[in-house]
Amino acid sequence: MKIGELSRATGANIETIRYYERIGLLPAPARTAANYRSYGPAHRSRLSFVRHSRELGFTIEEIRSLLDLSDDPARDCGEADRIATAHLGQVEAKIAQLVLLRDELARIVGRCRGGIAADCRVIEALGDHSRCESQH
Amino acid sequence: MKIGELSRATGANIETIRYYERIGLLPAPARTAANYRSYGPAHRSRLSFVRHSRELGFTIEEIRSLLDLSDDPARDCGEADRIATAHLGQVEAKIAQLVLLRDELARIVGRCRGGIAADCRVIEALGDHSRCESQH
DNA sequence: CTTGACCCTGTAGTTGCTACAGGGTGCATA
DNA sequence: TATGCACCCTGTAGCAACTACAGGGTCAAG
Ligand SMILES: [Zn+2]
Ligand SMILES: [Zn+2]
Ligand SMILES: [Zn+2]
Ligand SMILES: [Zn+2]
Repeated sequence: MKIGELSRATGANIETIRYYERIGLLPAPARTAANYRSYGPAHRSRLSFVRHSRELGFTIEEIRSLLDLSDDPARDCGEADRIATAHLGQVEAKIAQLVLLRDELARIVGRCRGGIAADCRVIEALGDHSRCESQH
Repeated sequence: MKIGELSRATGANIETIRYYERIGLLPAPARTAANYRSYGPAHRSRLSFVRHSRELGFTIEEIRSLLDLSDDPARDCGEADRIATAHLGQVEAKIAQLVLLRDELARIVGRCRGGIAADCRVIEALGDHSRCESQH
């Protein structure tokens, strides 16, 4: 299959597929006589793995480690679990931080009563963290 | 005050301060005889505004609009309110998305029972979105 | 008189793509 | 046969918001 078909099959953008090849995340495929990339089912499933992992927020380097692991099926899967658990922890930390942020923003936004910029509580609050009720 | 003092006073990195000047977010300050940047209280409060807004997740372009507004105190503050409200909406959307992600990751991580990579449910789940219970 | 802490400019790197520019290929239609 | 169009190629530059040098200048203390 050509790159356009692979793109439609996996939802990955064509430029992104070439990018993954360039950084060594996907192996360089065979070429046709016209120098077009020619992919098989193994490329397709590897790319699906990459895209799905990206959608779940894993970084390219984490995905590289996960792929190394699945390329060597005899290895212990502890590292995969460790990477996924660490990532889950990061997502939870990010959520906690965004919740603080949201609450602070909601307080700030709620203070505007309209009028001129000189009297605006939103602008005032943005200039002075000591009015905040949380850390961020 | 010199750039190092301003940096300590606001928590902004020195390189970041020069970067803000370069992109026109902070005005170019006066220079000493030795060509050192020399800042006053107005610079300091403007930079505090910028850093605080960045900590609250506003983009540079949003901050530019907010600064324009506070530079012109007679203007109506409706736009500041609009920017902050829109940003609050984005934070809420991001939280909702991360919560879905977290739940999916927790499901995936919980499936690993140890063993070899070939049998790992984590690696399997990463390769196949149809095993997911939510969109992302 | 030299050491160390500062400051300067300009450029390149980071992450994960995305968007061209400027070309080649392959097939259907007028 | 021409020609239009969709598709493919390489290589480079751009995005956000910084951060990290390299290679220099300035200044006060010991
Ligand atoms: Zn207001
Ligand atoms: Zn604050
Ligand atoms: Zn496992
Ligand atoms: Zn999924």
